[in-house]
Amino acid sequence: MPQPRKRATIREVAKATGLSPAAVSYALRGMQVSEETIERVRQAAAELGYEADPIARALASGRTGMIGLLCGSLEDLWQQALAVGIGRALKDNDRYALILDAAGDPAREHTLARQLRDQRVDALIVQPVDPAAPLWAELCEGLPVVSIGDALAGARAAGEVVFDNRAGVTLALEHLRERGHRRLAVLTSTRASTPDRPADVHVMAEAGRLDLDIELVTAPQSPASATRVAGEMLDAGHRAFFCFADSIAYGVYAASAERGLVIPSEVSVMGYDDHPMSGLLTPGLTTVDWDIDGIVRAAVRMVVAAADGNPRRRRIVQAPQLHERGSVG
Amino acid sequence: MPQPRKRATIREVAKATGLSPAAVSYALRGMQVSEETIERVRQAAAELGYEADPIARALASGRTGMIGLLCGSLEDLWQQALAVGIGRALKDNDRYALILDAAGDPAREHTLARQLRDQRVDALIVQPVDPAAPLWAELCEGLPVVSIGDALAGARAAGEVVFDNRAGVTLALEHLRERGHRRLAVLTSTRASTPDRPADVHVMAEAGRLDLDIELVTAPQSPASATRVAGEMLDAGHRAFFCFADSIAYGVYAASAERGLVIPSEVSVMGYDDHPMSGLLTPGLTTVDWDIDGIVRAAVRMVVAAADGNPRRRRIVQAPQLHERGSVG
DNA sequence: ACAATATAGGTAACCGCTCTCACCATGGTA
DNA sequence: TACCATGGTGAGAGCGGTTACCTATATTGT
Repeated sequence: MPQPRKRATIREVAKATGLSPAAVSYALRGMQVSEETIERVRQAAAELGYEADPIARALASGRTGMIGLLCGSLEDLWQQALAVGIGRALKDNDRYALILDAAGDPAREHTLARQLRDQRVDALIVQPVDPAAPLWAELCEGLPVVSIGDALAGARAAGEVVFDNRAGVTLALEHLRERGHRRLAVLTSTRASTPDRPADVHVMAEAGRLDLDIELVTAPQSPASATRVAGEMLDAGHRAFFCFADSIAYGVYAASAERGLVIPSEVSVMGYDDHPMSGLLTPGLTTVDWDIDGIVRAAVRMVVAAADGNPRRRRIVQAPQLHERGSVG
Repeated sequence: MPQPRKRATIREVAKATGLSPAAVSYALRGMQVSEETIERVRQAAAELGYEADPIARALASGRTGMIGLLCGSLEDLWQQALAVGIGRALKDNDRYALILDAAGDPAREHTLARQLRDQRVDALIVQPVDPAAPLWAELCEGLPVVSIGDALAGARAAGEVVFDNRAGVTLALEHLRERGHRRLAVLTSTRASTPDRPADVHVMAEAGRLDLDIELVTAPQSPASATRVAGEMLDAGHRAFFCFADSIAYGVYAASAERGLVIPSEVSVMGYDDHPMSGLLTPGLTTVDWDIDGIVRAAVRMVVAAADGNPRRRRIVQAPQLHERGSVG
C-alpha cells in the first residue's frame, strides 16, 4: 500500500489559484503563460509547499534531468576518483548523477545499463567493461551515451573520450627498458577485460619489439588483494613491475615492504592512471598520467550537451604522459 | 517530446495472453494467479521482450526497490570505501543503491535527501554531515532511514550505527601521550562539521585531562589539499599529528617526505578510520580502526530489513580499536 | 444436494504530471 | 464589418503500471 503522501499535488495548486492543472504545470516551468499568472502560481505553490513529483514528471515527460554514470569497477581507486570528479562537475552544471558500479562484471554492466535507461536518465556516461558488447548499439538508439576509456564498438555514441592505451603501454615499457629492466612482471587489471584484451596484446607486441621478457598476470584492482599477487611475483624473483592500475601498484609497495625490499633500489614499480594518492607515497609512484581533470571536463561537457539535445558526437583521444616520481630504479 | 518508446507495455502482453493487464501484473509478481497462467505470461513477456517500466511502477506503487545512499563527503577515501562496500553488499542482497554525494555541504545534503525521498527509494542510508538538522525528523516519517556515524537528533531512525568517537579520540590521544608526545597538531576534518563539533570538544577535554598542548586546525579531506595544511604545521615546528581522517594523514606523509623528515623517527602521525590504503604505506599508518566490514554489514542488514517493512530500530555503537602499525615514534 | 468458502481473474479507478489540441479573447488588417 | 493571426488558457487523454473491489467458478463441509 502506498504510504500516505501528504504532499500537495498540482491539482491542489490549480484549485487554489483557480487555474487548470495544465496552466499550473506550464507556469512552473515558465512556458506559455503570462508573467502575472506565473507569479500567482509561484506564490500558491510556496504556500502549499508544493514541489513537482519527479517520478510522475518522468513518467509523463520521459525525461528526468538526471545523468547516469556507470562505472566499470569502483574497486579501482582511480575510477573512484573519476566518479567523484564527474559527480562534482555535474553538480556544477546543475545536473545530478546517478552512480552505479558494474563491479567489473559484463553481465552486471548489461543489467545496470538497461536499468539506467529505464530510469529515464537523460544521458549516460559509461566506462565500459566490455566495449564490444552489442548492448551499446541498442542503447545508443534513443539515449545519448558518452564513453570513457574505450570506444563503443559499432555504436553511435554521443561522445567518446578514449585513452590511447597503446601509447600509454609503449611509454611505460620504454621507460622501464631505458632504465635497464628486461625482465618484467605485468599485472593487468580486470578492467581491461574485453574479450581480446587489446591492451594485453599490445603489451606482448611491444615486448617483442623492445626485447623484453614478460610475465603477464591478472590482478584484482583492490590494493589489498593485489598485495598477494605482487608478493607471489616477488617471491618468484621478479624485481620490475608494470601495473595496469595505480591501485595494483600500491599492492607491490606493500608486498615489497613486507619482504624488506626497498623501492626503487631493489624493486622497480611502474603504475598506470595516476591516482591522487600516488604522489603521496614514498617514493612517489612513477606512472602514466591521463589528466583526470581534463577527462572529467570533456566527458561532462559532452554529456551535458547531449542531454540538452545537441550532441557533439566527438571523439577525443586522450594522450598519456609519463609522470616520473622515482619508483623506477 | 517523449522519445518513441518501442517497448512492449503490459497491455500488449495482456492482449497476447488474452488476460487483463491486472492479471499480467499479478502474474509477473507471482501473486494471486495460477501457476499455469504465470508460465503463460512469462512466455509471452519473454517473446515480446516485455519488462516492467520502473518509473510507472514507482508512480503506481510508491516503491522502487532501490536504496538511497547519501554520503557525507566522497572526497574522503574512507567514505569512498564505505560507499563501495555498501554498494556491493546491497548487490548481494539483490538491492541496488543510488549513490549521492553531499560533498560535505549541509545544504546539499538537505536537497539530495529530499530528492532521494522523492525518487521513492525504499530506504535511505545516510552518513549525516549535520546530524542535528530538523530535516531528519521530517524524513524519518514515512521513510526508513539508517544513519552511519552519528545518531540523528530528534528523529525516529530505522537504525543507527554510531561511532564512539569519544572513545576513539581517547584511544588516539592516550597512545600519543604514552609515546611521549605532549605537543600535538590536531587536523580535524570537515566531516565532523556539526554545529558544535562534539569530537573537537572532546579532544579539548581529553587534552586537559592528559596534560596535552594542542593546536587544532581544520583540514580538507582530500589528501592533496591536506598536504598543504600539514606542511604549514610542520614548518611551524609540529612533529606529532593526530589526523581526523586517514586521508588527511596521507597529507602529513607527503608533506614530511617533501621536507626530508622521516616517519616515525622524526615525525609521528596518527590517523583515524583505517582506510585500506593505510596498511600499504611505509611505515604503516597507526590509526583508529572502525571495522568497516562490520559497519557495512550492520547498516545493510538494517536497511534491507527496514525496506522490507520490518525495521529493527536498533542502535549499534561501534567501538574503536587502536591499529598500531608504526607511524608513531 | 446446498450453503459456505476459496480461488482466479476482470473492472476500473487511480498515481501526479505533461502535452496536444481546441477554444477564446484580443487587436490589427482587408 | 468580417477575418485572421496571435498568444494565453482549459479540457482531457494519456504515460505504464498497481490495487481495491467484485464476479464467476471450483472446492469444501455437513
